[in-house]
Amino acid sequence: MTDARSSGARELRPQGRRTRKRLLDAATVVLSDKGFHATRVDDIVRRARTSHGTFYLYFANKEDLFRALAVQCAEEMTALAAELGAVGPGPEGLEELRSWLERFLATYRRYGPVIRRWMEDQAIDRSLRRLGRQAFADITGSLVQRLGEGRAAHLSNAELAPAALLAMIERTAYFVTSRDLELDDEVLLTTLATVIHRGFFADGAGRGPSRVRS
Amino acid sequence: MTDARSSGARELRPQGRRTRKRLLDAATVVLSDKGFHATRVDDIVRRARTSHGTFYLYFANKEDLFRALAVQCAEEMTALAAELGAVGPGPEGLEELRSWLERFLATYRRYGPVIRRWMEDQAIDRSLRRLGRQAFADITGSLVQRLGEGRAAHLSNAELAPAALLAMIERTAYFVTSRDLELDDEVLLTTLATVIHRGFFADGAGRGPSRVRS
Amino acid sequence: MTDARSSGARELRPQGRRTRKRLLDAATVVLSDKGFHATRVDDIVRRARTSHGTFYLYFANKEDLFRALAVQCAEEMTALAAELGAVGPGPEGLEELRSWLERFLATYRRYGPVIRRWMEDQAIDRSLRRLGRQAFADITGSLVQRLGEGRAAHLSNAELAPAALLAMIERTAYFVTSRDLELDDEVLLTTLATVIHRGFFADGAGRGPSRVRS
Amino acid sequence: MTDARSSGARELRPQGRRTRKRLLDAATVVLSDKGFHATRVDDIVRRARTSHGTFYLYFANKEDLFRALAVQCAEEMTALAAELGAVGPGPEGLEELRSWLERFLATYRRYGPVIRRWMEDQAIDRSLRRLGRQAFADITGSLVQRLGEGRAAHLSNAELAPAALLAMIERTAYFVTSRDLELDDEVLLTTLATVIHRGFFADGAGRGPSRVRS
DNA sequence: TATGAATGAGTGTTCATTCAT
DNA sequence: TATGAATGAACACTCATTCAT
Repeated sequence: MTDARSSGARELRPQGRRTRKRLLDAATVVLSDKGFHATRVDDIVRRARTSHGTFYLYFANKEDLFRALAVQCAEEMTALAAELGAVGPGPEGLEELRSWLERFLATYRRYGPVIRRWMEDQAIDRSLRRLGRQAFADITGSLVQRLGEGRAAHLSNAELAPAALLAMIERTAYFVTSRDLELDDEVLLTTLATVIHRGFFADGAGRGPSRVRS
Repeated sequence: MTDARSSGARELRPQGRRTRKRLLDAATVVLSDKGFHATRVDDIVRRARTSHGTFYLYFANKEDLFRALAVQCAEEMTALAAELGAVGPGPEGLEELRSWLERFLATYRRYGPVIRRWMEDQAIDRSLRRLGRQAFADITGSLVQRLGEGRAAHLSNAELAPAALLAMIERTAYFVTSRDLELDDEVLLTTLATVIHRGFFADGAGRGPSRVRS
Repeated sequence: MTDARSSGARELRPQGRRTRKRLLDAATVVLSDKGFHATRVDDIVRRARTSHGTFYLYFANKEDLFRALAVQCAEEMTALAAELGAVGPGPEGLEELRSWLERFLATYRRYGPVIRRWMEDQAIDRSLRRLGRQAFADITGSLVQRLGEGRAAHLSNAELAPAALLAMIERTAYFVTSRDLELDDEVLLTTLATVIHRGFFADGAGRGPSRVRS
Repeated sequence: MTDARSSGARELRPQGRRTRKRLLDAATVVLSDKGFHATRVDDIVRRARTSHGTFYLYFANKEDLFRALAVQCAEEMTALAAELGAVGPGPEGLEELRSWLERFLATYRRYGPVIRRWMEDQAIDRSLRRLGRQAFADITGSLVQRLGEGRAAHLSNAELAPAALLAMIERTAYFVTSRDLELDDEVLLTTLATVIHRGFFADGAGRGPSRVRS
């Protein structure tokens, strides 16, 4: 047995690692399909073509599997945060923003349910919450810095603006991925980049560059 | 059994109306406290000082009570949507926006869980979803119109921008109400109004008016 | 729902009290039949002709039901302890002992599994253990007192002797009730009373009275 | 698969014998620690630093390992039974009893859980039960014989008295080993020997010799 | 001989909903 | 109109045992 007290505890051999990954992948899919609360362990193991027993060989419980997913997500998010370059008022700034948003969207596509759970649920355990806040802080931190560079003097509160910004990005990503809104990525990215560029970053007179293509 | 097939079906006498309201109010509180998924029928009836049997006298099921709440919320939201006046590029526009956001926040305080459920959950029934989309559409519709008036030519997609905007508003309201972010309403409203005014509405040269006070 | 956090928590109406009693009675029987570890909630509810849901209406969990039984048992045991009168060296002493043992046996017949769990299991929660020790202490306390009166000077350790005595009584009762030994109560009671009378109580010369009848 | 149908079936090479012993020793420890019902195969193999697969190479199942332990225990018990010499009414008799009890206690320390399972559990298989009864009979048989020699005429039932006696010894040993009672072996052995000597063996007038030292 | 991985029947518990009074 | 009691399908999790290497 040697049950999995914590998700990363045991050293695994190749086969074990494969099975664990199968479970994580299956969970990713099922979570995207049905959302966190409607996801059953049974759904996951069926999709991973394995058994309940096996599930608990790799994860202490449902929450633990979720935590493992959250850790992955947090890592990618933190990496992503570091990638946002300077966002100047000109078209290069807009483009920088846009390409960053594109990568954000890709990550969101994979980890949507995890991210949403971070942002939504009140019944979430401490460590998970911390994890989410950290990823959140990493990203807003990057945004704060970039905003600071742009001397966006109209943003008085250093915390709120990036939070609002991230909220907008996250929700919009959600709308697109959940198909509530029917539009392709191009339009989304361009519009979002423009709005953000104008609303949060660009300062001063010249506004022409922010005009959109598509 | 005389069970309540649908929430609004039966004509109620004064006492019945009172009991029904007690249940709705209790639900509002419990939902805010524990969130949708953690809310049990038992929590609601206990807080309403009534019984399970009584609950099902007024609502066909848990979802039905939620629907009743959603109807109330949708009505208020629709009314709210109609209240947004013209948002010009000047300081009056900013102020108009700000005061509207203030009323939105008040509504959000009461109906947060309902609104969030509209925006989040995939396991939600058709009619409820429709209701949410209608309220959503009403508001974005108003925003669209106001944006149109402002000739915000940089917003190419007529649907996306208001959606993103609403998303930002909703999430930010959530942050404030859930105390994830510690800031008072003043700061929130001012910053949000400014960002929106600049990012979505104002067009052209003059930017001075959007500068923030607090 | 109003789930039963603790066994005695809720005020029950007649019907509820009846059902609760049915469950306790059923549990008593099943426990006697299969022993603690082999007893399933399902066994209990089936015998009580009720459902799993109902079980958890009256008891927080399996252990809680067991605790309720233990409380009953402890009460009877404490009462029993108080009933043991003076045990003189003569035949009246022997008879006193015998009739007390008879009552002990009756109680044991009903609560055997509870008592055994007290004496056996290492995986038992604190409060239950305390309860068992208290009942145990009450009885050995009575025995200690009676032993003291008899000036059984050969018993050096005040704690050990009554413990050993109680152990013998308990185990012997177990043998009889579990039919490992085939003998009727008469023989058991007489022999046990005699052995105890001689071994623990009587002091001095005259031994004749302790001779057995059956 | 070459699985072990019965514990003693296969001829083992030195390494195999070593592994098997490691498992038995580990089981002894774990059983003492957690008791029979709480002991998991996993606990045993982990302590024996081996694997589940290996466990089933040497034992057909959990019960089979337990049976192996029981066999060992039964052998020692039978040997022990044969060692009890004549128990006269004088101080030599008392001493004989005492030293025998000392050896019993030592055995109990090692095989407590096995012995307890014999005496307790209703969910026990036939062969195991037989084994236990045999060991039990061996010991009570010795006691019977010694009692007979002492012409303890007050003990009418030939079976009951030794059973009660053994029960007392076993339980008391349990109390000491499980630390429910805090006392050292000296006191235990002396008191127990005295009580037994008086209650079961000695007959006639002279009682002085049974008086205790410690 | 050894092992880590896999299995799945079994069990306790929850909770929306219905029933009887 | 009100209520406490009853229900049972659903679900998470355990663990002895078997399999593949």
